[in-house]
Amino acid sequence: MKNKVQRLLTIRKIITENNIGSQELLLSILKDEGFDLTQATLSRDLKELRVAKMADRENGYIYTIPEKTVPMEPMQRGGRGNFLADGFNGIQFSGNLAVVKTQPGYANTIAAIIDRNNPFEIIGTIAGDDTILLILREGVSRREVINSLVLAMPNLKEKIG
Amino acid sequence: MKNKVQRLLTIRKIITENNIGSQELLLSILKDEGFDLTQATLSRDLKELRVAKMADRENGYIYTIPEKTVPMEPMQRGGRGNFLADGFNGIQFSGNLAVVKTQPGYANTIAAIIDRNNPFEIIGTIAGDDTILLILREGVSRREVINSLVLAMPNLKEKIG
DNA sequence: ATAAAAAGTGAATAAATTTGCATCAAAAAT
DNA sequence: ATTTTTGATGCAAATTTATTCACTTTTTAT
Repeated sequence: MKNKVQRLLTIRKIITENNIGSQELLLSILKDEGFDLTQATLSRDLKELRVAKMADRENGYIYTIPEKTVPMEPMQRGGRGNFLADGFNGIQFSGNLAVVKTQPGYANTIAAIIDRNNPFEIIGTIAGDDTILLILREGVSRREVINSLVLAMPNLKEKIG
Repeated sequence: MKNKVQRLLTIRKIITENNIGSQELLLSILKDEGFDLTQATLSRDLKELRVAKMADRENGYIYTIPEKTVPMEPMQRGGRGNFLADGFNGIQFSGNLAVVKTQPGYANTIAAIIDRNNPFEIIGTIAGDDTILLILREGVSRREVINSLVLAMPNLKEKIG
């Protein structure tokens, strides 16, 4: 339990499955799960994940991940996000472009998952049958792009993390 | 004088129409609009409205109202120009590329319109389902590209001009 | 391989937000 | 017509969250 992406995924999971009211509480849960970090880092993580704090129903506050897209299939663990990672065959970079190779027929669905996650690092995708072109935001690093893909499809971590 | 309900409505309006990063900023705007209150009261108001604070796209934080799902503006009657421009959702640039986001299914038609106009600034387009990739001529400015799109679809002017 | 740049982090601190307590005003009750 | 209750609010303290600084590690460029 030591890399950042894994930590971010865990944070998202904890937040969606529990009612977390403060960073301090979240921090202690993370510690229990074996992550070693400080509140400062957690604050940065929440910022990166764009987690929001809002009032709960009747007194108290909770952290939430605002859904800004129309509900589709939930893609949390066991969902399509994981499954789809199986169709993912590789990624290569060139300048501000990345090319994702997929198994035949998977490109569109995987691209849709990426789009739905709307990662800051990727300003657009174009999918064919077994290839996706990612147009990257200027100035983002390859590592950041990969992290954003893993965030969209957790199981990708085993393949490229 | 201004009652609480009116204040809450104003707060919601300000938040949805601006990028408010702190209660202090919001407070000063409210003061400008004639509301007299303290930050403590504002905090309680935001709690009541269930306003959330989350990281902004770039840097910093903004207050949002979670059910901020942007319902697409209903299509207005008019000519075909309107029709096409309505499928246009936005454009972003990265290097010598531009990515146009469209409503699902619109990409090919809009790309065809662009191609038919054969703008000097755009040396080619590739369309998926809801995304168009524009490959730009070396040295052209983003403004020039936008202008060429408006030329192809006059009603776009209202959206991005 | 080495240098340079970027990303990640903790400790301490600053900034921002929430809340306990007291007060005041308006509504409800007696 | 008083008294009681309730809701709204300010003030200041408490709590929570964000950021600055310094440093280390990782990535990228030369």
